[in-house]
Amino acid sequence: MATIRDVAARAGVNPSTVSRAFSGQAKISEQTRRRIFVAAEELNFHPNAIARSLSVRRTQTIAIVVPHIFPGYFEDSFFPQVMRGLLEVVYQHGFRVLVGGSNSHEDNITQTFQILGSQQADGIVVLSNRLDVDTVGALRKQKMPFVLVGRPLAHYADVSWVDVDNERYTQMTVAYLIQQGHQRIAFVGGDPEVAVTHERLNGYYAALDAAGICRHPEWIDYGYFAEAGGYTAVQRLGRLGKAAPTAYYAANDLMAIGVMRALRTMQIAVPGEVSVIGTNDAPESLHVVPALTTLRVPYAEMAVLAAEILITAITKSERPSVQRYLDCELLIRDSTGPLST
Amino acid sequence: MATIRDVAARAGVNPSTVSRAFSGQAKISEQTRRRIFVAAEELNFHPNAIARSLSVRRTQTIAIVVPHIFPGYFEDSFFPQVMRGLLEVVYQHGFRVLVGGSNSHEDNITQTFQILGSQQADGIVVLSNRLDVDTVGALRKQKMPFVLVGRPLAHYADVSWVDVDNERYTQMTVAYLIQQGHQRIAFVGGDPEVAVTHERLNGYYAALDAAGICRHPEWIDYGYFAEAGGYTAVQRLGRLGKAAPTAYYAANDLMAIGVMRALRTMQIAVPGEVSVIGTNDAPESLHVVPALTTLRVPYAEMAVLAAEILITAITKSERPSVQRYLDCELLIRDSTGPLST
DNA sequence: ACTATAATTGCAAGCGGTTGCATTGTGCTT
DNA sequence: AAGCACAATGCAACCGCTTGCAATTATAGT
Repeated sequence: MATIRDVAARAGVNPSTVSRAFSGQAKISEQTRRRIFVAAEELNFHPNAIARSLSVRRTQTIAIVVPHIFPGYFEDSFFPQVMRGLLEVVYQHGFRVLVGGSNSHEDNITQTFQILGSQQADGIVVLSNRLDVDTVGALRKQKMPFVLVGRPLAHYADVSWVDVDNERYTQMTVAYLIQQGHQRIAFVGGDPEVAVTHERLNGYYAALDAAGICRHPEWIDYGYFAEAGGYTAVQRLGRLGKAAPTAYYAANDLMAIGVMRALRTMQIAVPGEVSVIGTNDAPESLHVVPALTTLRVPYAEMAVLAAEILITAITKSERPSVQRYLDCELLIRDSTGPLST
Repeated sequence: MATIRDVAARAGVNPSTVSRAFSGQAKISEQTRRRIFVAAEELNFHPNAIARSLSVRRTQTIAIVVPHIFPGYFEDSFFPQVMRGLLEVVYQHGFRVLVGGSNSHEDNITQTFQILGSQQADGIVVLSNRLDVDTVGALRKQKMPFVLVGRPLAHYADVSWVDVDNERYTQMTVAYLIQQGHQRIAFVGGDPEVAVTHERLNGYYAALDAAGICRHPEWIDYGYFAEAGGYTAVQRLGRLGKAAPTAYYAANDLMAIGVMRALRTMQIAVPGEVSVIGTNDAPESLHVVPALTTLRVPYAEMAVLAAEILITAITKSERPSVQRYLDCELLIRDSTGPLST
């Protein structure tokens, strides 16, 4: 592995000159530049990014740690969408993304801090929305820029996040169902330990309350974001007979698809007898029959924004905190309809 | 940012001792170890991974560069599956994954070599199966271990790859269709520039030839792995009237789903009138109605193997070349059936 | 108590670039 | 021809951690 000194020796110049030639910034006479480049070429020299990082204290890398906190995590469209947004931005700025894997919430936090502490990245996007107060507090103490995808529960004026207003949009979604005449509406949430689940549940309640519909604990179920979770929710709720829900709101499309599958096996027509709404606008939501009405959450855009915030903070080394809600969109397709009488 | 020297000063020892204390390898008296750790704690010291990497010439990172060579790349299950496999292995060995993004085949190669040359990773998994001979040749010259996901066209005894025998399994899949009585079978390929597309086409031809069915150029179409590609293929082929295919083989599930959507709009029953087979066993293949018969390609397992090969090469610094075909599985579900007479 | 040997710890030279400052070289001005 | 500004290089000290080897204990053997 040729170093900058080897090249310098061969080109008969000082290492610093080689460094300057490669940085492209400094002014180097055309002649020596050429000499250096041929020497580099002959030696098959490539600047060592690690050494450079150590010297300039910049890695041109942003990190993300991915929790496989539930099986099927990679079946969902969340991760690929976030990755897509990140890569898109990162690519344009000559950055890379460093991905850490983990299996549990704890490992997730551990890895996050390991990356933070060890300076392997210039910034980090933090996914886990289960982060408790202390973690965010700890994150703030480090000087490494970070942005949360999913806002923290407590309010911090100085932490950046991007999110959607889950409560508001869930309320809107459920209100749509109510407007279609539905009264008995099931809520199939994800993991109850996750912040977003609470926010959605609150939105759901808000919609019921606004319409003067009594909350009914039996209508609440948690499918942990898995297709099977949606399926079993229907199995349980279907037994309620004439008290069974006539509409289902599911916190992701996978569960909504599970709901539809269960209804199909029970010979219940969608949307004829029961309406179903999912969340996220996963690719399959469009391919399923009937096409799933879904609340589109712009995860890729959130990731884009997160990456942009981070890269701005890094390159301009200014650190304005950005807290931003993006808009969701209710995509009304074929799995919902008016209550049949 | 506290350094090892700060800790050393505070603990009253030499920096090298601190280094040893943190490495865990060397023998340090319990007493000084404790002193060092409290000092480190007080200073909120975390070893700098970059500096360590520079010194030990190891980054504990494997790289992958993701081409967005076609729109919808992130809609397909290929990328998330590969990522899942990678993260799983990588996590267990304390490695991370460095992801580069790119937009074109050229950028992809550029980034790959940039990462290779700049020593930002200890190994790299190379996805693009369009890599031509020269590129693989160039890869071999570097000393950085790499493994291809998807075997190269030319034979190299010393390059590692993992793949499935696309030709053989496509032949098997098409043979299944023939066995069901189909004769007019359409082939909806991905990007014709991609190696795997040729392999599959060959398998398709092999199956026809073996059954003595004439090859028919009109039956061949390329959908570039997009749902819409499958849809338009049917639009074109459906016009053939009684010469229209009675079965479709699509090179991924997205296109197969597009095929089914087109057939649905044309009121053609699946599998009653026409059979459809996809490839990959994407999550949605199971959720679509009728459930898609598909050739499962074990991408996650391929990635696992690739990561393992890489990490072994890195940690044992032995570099046996592993070339391995994994098995596919034809999952017969509800989108295929016997030819209706 | 006094070596011989083993266990700890210190020293210093890296790992491969970067960069502020000093030095040399070139072209102009007067 | 001397003086000066400015462009192009060279010098050397980092960035923060590792590690072979030397020096300094601590432990053991007699």
